Order: sequence, then C-alpha cells, then structure tokens
Amino acid sequence: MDQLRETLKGHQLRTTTCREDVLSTFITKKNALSHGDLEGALGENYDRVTIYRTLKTFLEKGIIHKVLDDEGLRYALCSHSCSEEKHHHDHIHFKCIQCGETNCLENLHIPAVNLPEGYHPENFNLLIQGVCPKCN
Amino acid sequence: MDQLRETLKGHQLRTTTCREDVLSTFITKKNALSHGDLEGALGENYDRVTIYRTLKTFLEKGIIHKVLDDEGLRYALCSHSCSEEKHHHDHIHFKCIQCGETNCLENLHIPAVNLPEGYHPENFNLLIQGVCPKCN
DNA sequence: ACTAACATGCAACTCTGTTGCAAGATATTT
DNA sequence: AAATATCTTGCAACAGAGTTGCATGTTAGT
Repeated sequence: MDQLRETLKGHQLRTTTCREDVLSTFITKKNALSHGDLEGALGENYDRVTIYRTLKTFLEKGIIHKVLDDEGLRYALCSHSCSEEKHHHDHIHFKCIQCGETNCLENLHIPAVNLPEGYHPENFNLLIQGVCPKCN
Repeated sequence: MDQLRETLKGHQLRTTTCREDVLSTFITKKNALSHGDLEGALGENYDRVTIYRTLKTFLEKGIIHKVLDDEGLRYALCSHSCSEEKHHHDHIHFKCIQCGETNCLENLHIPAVNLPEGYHPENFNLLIQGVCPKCN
C-alpha cells in the first residue's frame, strides 16, 4: 500500500485509487497486461478512459513500458527505474502460444547486433514466441 | 506484370487486380506497409475490406509477414519462399524514428539467445528503433 | 478550511478491424 | 466459346480500440 504511494510520488504523480489499483495489478499479476486485461480486472470500478489515461501517464513517467505483440500492445512494469526522459530496456519478452501470457525475461539481455553503417539504434525490442515452462 | 501473376499462381491464388496492385505496391515501396498505407495508395480503387482480406490471404499463403511495431502492425514481403505451413524469418526490422519507415534488414540475422530451461522458442521478432541512414 | 492544479467520468466521436450476404469475376470443363 | 463451380469483391452493418472536450470531483499544499 505504502509502496504504491511511494512509487507514485517518486514519479511526481498524485495518489489516486485508480493509479494504486492499476499499479498493484501490474505487481501481483507479473505478466504483461493489455488495456483490455486491466479493464477486465478493474472495469467495474473505473471508466475505460481513465484506465487509458493511467496507462499513458505511467508510460510517460517511466513506470511501465510497451511490450510489442503481433495481436495488440501490452504493457509491463519497468524494473530498473526508467525516467520521464528515457526508457532503458534491453531485456527479452517471451509470449507463450498456449497460455497467451507474455513475460519479461529481465535477466536475459538482447545480444549486440552489428548494424550497417549509418544506422543509429536507440531502442531494442525482442519478442520470442513459443511454449513457456508452465505449458510444457 | 507477369511476375505478379506468377507469384500469385505459385501460391495457389487467383489473379485479381487488387492482389496484383497490393503485391506491386509492396514491391515498389520496399518498406513495411500498414493497412492504412495500402488504403492510402489504393483506397480509391478497392474497398477497405478487400484490402484487409488481401493482406490476410497473403499472410496465410506466406507472401508477406507481420512486422511488429509499437504503434500498429505492418507487413512486408517474405524474401525466401515462406509457405502456407510455416513462415521462417529471423531477420531484423529497423524503424526510423524520424521518417517513420520500417524496413527489413534481410542480411542481419537475430543472434541466438540462451533461454532458461523449459522455454521452447518457435518464432523471433526483433525491432530496433533509431535513426536510419537516409535521415542521418 | 481554502484554493489551485490535477484526475475522473461521461458522452461523443474516430479509427481499426471483422462478418454475412448478394453480386461479380476467375479458372476449368466440355 | 459457353456453362458452371468456385472464389473474390463490395456493401452494409457491426464490434472493438483508442481519443477528445468538458463539467465535476479529488488531491496536495498553503
């Protein structure tokens, strides 16, 4: 509870029950969540639009990051503190084709790539799809 | 012209002007295209729905593949022949944050990753965002 | 307790993508 | 070259995702 408030304060955000609940949902369910997932979990308490705006705010403040997917965007908590200025992620995302869950593999870093002359990379996003340990 | 027909035939598809035009658009513009891009290019001639269905068909037949993006799905030509049974891609996609174009770097393969025990990968998708040579 | 600044809910709207069905086009057979 | 079965298209209608404006409610700081 207090941890939630502190996280929000740390990012210059006011404490509201919606933000607490969204943040708490990200913490308890550990996988990446779509807007729809959150609406399913919290939709009775909050308006769709508020959840959209909460996600947008969290993104901008560096609390969550986008997770690419071939069937819709998802979001997951940033582990090391990302800031308003710059997100910094180089971990791998794994999506299970059986249970559908997408998870961050925080410990696995994306290997370096030698891009041709002239390319200036800033941001890496690797999604691996397959079968996860739970569904094995 | 004939090449288009042959590609379609080779994938057991009937020749229609819409399919020829969509295929031809992918060939001339070399970057990844969204449905919206195609609608912009061909929308006067064909219905939105037809373009959606054409993309779906091309996907299934292995003529194009999905390109993940943080702001909507795109599609690009498959270089080596993908089949109805299985797409096979391990190249890198690069999206320029200035011009917005996404391109396949066919020559660059996604580096191998050592996944933890229990993960069975089947499909890799690496998107690198940054500045491309043209915008440099 | 007061107030300025911010967050929420509601309504309306836009954009994206899908489905059913009747009409039209394609390839194949004769 | 005509007939036919099969596939493709356009239209209309719909479902879902995401956005914007505005009035009301809430937060944090004085």
